[in-house]
Amino acid sequence: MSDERQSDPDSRLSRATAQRLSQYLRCLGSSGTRGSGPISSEELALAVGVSAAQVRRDLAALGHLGQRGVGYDTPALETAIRKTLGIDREWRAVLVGVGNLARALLRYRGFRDQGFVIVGLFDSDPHKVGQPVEGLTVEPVSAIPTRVSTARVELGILTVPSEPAQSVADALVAAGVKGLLNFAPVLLRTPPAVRVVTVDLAIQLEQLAFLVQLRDPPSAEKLVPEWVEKSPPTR
Amino acid sequence: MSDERQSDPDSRLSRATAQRLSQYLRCLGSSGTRGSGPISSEELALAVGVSAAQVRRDLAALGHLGQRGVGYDTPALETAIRKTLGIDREWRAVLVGVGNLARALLRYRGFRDQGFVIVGLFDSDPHKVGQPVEGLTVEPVSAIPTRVSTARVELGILTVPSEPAQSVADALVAAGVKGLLNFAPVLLRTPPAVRVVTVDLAIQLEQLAFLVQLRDPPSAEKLVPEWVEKSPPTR
DNA sequence: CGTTGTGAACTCATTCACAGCT
DNA sequence: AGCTGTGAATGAGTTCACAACG
Repeated sequence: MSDERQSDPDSRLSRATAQRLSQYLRCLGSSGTRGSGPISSEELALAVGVSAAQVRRDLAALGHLGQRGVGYDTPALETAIRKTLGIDREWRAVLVGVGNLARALLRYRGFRDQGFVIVGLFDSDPHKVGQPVEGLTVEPVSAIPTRVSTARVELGILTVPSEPAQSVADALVAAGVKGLLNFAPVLLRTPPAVRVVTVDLAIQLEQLAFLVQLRDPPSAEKLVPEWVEKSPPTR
Repeated sequence: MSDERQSDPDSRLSRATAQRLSQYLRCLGSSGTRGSGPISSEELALAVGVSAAQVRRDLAALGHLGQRGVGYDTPALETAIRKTLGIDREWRAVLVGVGNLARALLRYRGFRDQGFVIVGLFDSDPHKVGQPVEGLTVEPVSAIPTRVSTARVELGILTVPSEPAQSVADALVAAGVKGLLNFAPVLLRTPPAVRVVTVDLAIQLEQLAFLVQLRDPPSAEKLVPEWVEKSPPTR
């Protein structure tokens, strides 16, 4: 019963794999496909839109938590994924740039549900400083260093325009955050130890346009290649 | 090979490649690294954060638009990327679910700059219907069919909660949109001809946590509090 | 010169197919 | 029976290295 082996869940997971783990987690959480019993790779695959083999490969990397002939125990799987992703604990974050996007993120239930807590709001606009937003009070950017260190903040979320993004990032890094979620369409320069995830919304829309345009050739009827989207093995 | 049809830029671009093309485009647009002359693969690589070989491979797929010993002509490159991505024209979109995220997207300059125009806003909340938002008036979801067809809308943006997401998607698809940008954390079921790009913000944060946690080993709690050696999180 | 374009090698990711367990 | 885990095969994507060219 000593599961010594699983103490090494092989940290070398690709980012794509980690993303899928998040998706599996979402399926487990939502009552959607669940009958509260064990879940099979087939079911998860269908729910997330990947192949069953992919699911098994992904989950096998977390240790032996499936039971042959039965499937994966739902609570155990959830725990294992949480642990692997590092979200089996609370993460404190601050948000810089209090616009509509910031408000949307603050309201977003998915963050708090997964253990992310936003403990500080900052903006350079003096008119916004002091305002209450979703239970927090907007502080000036000059307050970042003390706030980040005293509250032991590890993550910074940037919802500022492109121009100030780099300097805000610098300030957050100097204050000691270990990761940045960046919504500005720029490449942030940070020390290698600081991890950055950038979400560029315009690029996503451009992707969509590209995919649609691929289907409807601009003028001449050009055949659509086979690759298209990673369509689930729709039966 | 001399007389390559530039109208055949080999549509078989991977999605990752298309994303990078968007990024290159951004660099060309912003005055950042430009001296208005030709730009080299090295410069683009540095600005976007990929290798120079990657840039060359990506751009070679669009046709021969580099000049050896010189680099890529900036305006020609911009035109070629735009055409390949299908954003050399206007795209009309509607937005369903008028919350903070929707407001943020409406204000986002990057959309209109790239030729995306939001021509309709819809919400199921009777209190929001009729309200003016960023120059548009919120309409009821029941108005989707007529609006989408009369305005020849091709794209739908979903900023609704998870629960109504599928039914809203169905309505948009029935009305004739060809692509969906989905911000709800669910897998949308659509006919294969309809393209879907999903942006799950919670997953992005989870990715960040994963990356950060990868750097700082989970440190079993039975371990002596000899905490870190790099950056002191404690003051 | 300097820089592109590209075969070839290489690494990473996914699927196949089936042995092995319950 | 059913389903997982995994070696082997396949495929996709990236880097190397250099010939080709202005």
